[in-house]
Amino acid sequence: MVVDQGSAEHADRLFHALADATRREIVSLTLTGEHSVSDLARRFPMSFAAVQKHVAVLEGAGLVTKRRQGREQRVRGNADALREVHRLLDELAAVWRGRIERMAAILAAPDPADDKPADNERVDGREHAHDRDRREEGS
Amino acid sequence: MVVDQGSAEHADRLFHALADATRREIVSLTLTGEHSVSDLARRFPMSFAAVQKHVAVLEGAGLVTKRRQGREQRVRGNADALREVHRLLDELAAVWRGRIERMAAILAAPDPADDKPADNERVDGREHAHDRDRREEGS
DNA sequence: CTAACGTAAAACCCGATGGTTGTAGATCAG
DNA sequence: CTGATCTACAACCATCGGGTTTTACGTTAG
Repeated sequence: MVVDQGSAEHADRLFHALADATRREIVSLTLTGEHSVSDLARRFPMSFAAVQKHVAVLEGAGLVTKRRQGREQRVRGNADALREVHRLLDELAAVWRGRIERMAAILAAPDPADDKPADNERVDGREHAHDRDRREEGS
Repeated sequence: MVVDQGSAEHADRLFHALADATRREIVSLTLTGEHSVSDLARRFPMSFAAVQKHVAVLEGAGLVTKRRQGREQRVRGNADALREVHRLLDELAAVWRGRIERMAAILAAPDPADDKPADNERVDGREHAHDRDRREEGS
């Protein structure tokens, strides 16, 4: 079951959403308190629609939520999502800390035939190369 | 204009580099042990050049380093960069954790050098730049 | 020397992103 | 009702990102 590629996509969305200074600032602002979208838009040197898109990206990643109040849409940061990113980083670091076989499962490896490197180091990847496309470099 | 585009760009690069499952796996692999680029390339269902680009992105973000050994280029993960991401997240979360006025001061102050918050825990002595970019404030 | 390997870099494709403007629907103020 | 605001959404454009292939170069092996 390829370790649930959904979680990989979720991680992609989280990190991608954070890979923009404007969006990080929006997260910071909305963690402090609720702000309407137009309120946020006034703070940034770009159009309302642009900020709207940024909020949509953040919402898609679960980093903020919107709740309607009258004609305003108030944006609120989601601290749990930040904790989730923390956890993802810890998973990455766990490998380096020494839990290699555990990470192989946790990491969103798109490889079904992933081998568990019981060896101390130097995981040799050739033996499972049969599963993926074997490209011959004849030229 | 944007005061700290340097650190913002660095954060952009870090998060962007992590916003890809292949790259996260490369980080994981190279934190475990050194691998040559072609070694890594054999593990992923894509061309060598594609993996090479991924490694370049990671290197640009400081998440891995390369050291040449003969004709091979060995890639090694950099755990410090992961800690840096951790710290960036903590900065974001610090707002929500209750230092709202503190963040407001940081956001508003052009010179945050005078006051330092008692840093919570394992903030290793890496250079910190938590002055956010100041854009124009609406009213 | 010659062949194979590992790497680098260029040229190219195509979909995604980030920005713009414009239009339209709701909602609140007078 | 009329007008101002807030929001949503579509169309459009430029650039970037991730992938491919191809070519070239340095290094190791035979």
